[in-house]
Amino acid sequence: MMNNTTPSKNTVMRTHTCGELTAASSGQAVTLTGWMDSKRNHGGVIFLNLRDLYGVTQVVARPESPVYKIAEETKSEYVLRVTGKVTLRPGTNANKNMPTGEIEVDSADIQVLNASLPLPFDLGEHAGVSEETRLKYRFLDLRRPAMAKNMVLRSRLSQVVRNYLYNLDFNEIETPLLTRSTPEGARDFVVPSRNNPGEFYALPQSPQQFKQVLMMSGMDRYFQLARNFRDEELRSDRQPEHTQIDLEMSFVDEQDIARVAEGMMHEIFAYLGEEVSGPFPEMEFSDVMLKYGIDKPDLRYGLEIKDCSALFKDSQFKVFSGALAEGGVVRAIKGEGGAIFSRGDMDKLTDLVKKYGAKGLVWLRFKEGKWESPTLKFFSEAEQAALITLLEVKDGDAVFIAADKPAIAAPSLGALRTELIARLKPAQLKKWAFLWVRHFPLLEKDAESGNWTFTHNPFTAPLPEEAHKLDTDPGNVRSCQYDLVLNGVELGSGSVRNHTRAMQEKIFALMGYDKEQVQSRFGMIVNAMDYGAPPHGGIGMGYDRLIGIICGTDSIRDVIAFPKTTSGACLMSDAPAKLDERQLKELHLKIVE
RNA sequence: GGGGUCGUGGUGUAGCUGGUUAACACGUCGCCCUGUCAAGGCGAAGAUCACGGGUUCGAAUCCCGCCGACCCCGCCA
Repeated sequence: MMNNTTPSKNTVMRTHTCGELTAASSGQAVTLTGWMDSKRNHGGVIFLNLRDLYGVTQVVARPESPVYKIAEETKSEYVLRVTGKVTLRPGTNANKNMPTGEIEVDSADIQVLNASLPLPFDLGEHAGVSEETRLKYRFLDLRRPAMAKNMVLRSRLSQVVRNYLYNLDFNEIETPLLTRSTPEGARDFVVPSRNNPGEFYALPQSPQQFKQVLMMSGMDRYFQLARNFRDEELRSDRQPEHTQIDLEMSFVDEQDIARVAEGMMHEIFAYLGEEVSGPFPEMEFSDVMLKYGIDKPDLRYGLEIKDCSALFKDSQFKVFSGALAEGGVVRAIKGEGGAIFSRGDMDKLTDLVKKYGAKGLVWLRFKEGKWESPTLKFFSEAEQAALITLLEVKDGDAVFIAADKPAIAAPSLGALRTELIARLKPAQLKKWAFLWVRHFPLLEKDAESGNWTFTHNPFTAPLPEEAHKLDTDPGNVRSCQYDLVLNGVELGSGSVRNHTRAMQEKIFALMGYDKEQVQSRFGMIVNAMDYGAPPHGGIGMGYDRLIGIICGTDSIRDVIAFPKTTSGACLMSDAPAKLDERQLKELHLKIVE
């Protein structure tokens, strides 16, 4: 069998994979390897489904054959090597649901390459298994075809991304994983330095500073499928380490970068057989917040939030007049078909907005041409009619109104909009809704310190035409910051960066850093700006989230081979774990309980 | 840091207004079965009800604590 001169999926151990034999292979002698997926023993003929990464092929063992006894003894997940002849399934026995369903392998030899204990859980697609069990036995979870498919697709798409960027003259350059801690922003994972007692490296939250320095090094175009680390609380879309398609370009503006990102999405979706092309729609951050109450709206659906402050300016309703008197707003959203919501449903929706700080939620149902609501008595005839016009209310709809400060009304209604979409399941306007959200505020007041702080990243440049306001009105300076949103998920975030030391120091100064602090924390990048730093910008896109959307999962754990639990543990390897005394001593560490 | 859901044979669930044999499905084991493909039939084994306290004559069930998984708020440049 030592006949392989060219590497291929076929090896000395197998001639084919379990996914490739068809009627055309009929009559061929083949050897397959794989796992015993399922067995149907009829007391005479035995059918085995042999599975590998590529598919499933039915193997037949007949009572008169010497392999019969071995076939009888094989159990789930035994590793087998089967030699036999490809035959067409007789009569009406072809299985149209299987790619290999027209044929079977009539086995002449079956070797058991390894046995398996009974499984801790069923690998079949119909089996329900808890997340905890799956993560503990991740090596088995990954054998399930749905998970295996996610892993393979993820790998293929990274190849698509690489090819696309190489063709645009991007260079893949690795930036360090052992870097220095920066106290602002997310918490760092730190690594003690044995050679430097009391000193620590930090794992990077992103390659941000290094990739900018690469531009200053004249590398022109950089990319990396970079691993980022953040020691923060986890969610279904957040892991302590995640992968980002990170890129940076010299001599570009916002639109240049957007075109590169759009082209990448085009390539990725073309691989999936989907048509997606740029330029994607763009919206101002402030408009997005007003219309959707969230900076990553799911534009597969309409459901816009409408401002009703003017409509209710003379309202007798204290909830409205009170909010308006305090500089607040009154905003409404229509739930098409929402009149089916019971009082209990309305209570649940009210609880939802309360999580975002809202004091309550006013709701009205519109049935048979009439409003019904516990607060209807506070609405004048004119207001009732105006509401119908403004929101284009039809029979069977419901309207929800929030009256509060904009900073509370927006996220409350934004969350409500998401919930209304989940509950009312309106028709999708499109399958893939991309959106650029542009011109975020450059700075915002830090809630604790009262200082100005960056909204996204301290290296983002202000819009050139607004930079002069940094001295007089810094809160109203917009930035060259743009987020790419897909189906309500923040896929990526990028900006044109500051490339002069003067501008960078000015922004740091607004954030309360003096020159010494800037030098000690960001010396690397500001020093490089002194020596001919080119204008540059870039974007980082969450690869796990992108693959998650494509694979149709709500949890990025399903597209990461070995993810952590919500508490940051790996149930399979049992990380994190304590160090022993010798290690602690060597690292100059002492654990204080 | 806060809120919520959950934890019952190997797996997934039921039971949980306290009451004596903890139910069901899948899996496992045994027997039967020669064209199945989520094979089928008959039978069997398998559970200190996550853990630790408490209330009670009696706790899977009620109370407190604790551990773990998941979801959300805060947080996440």
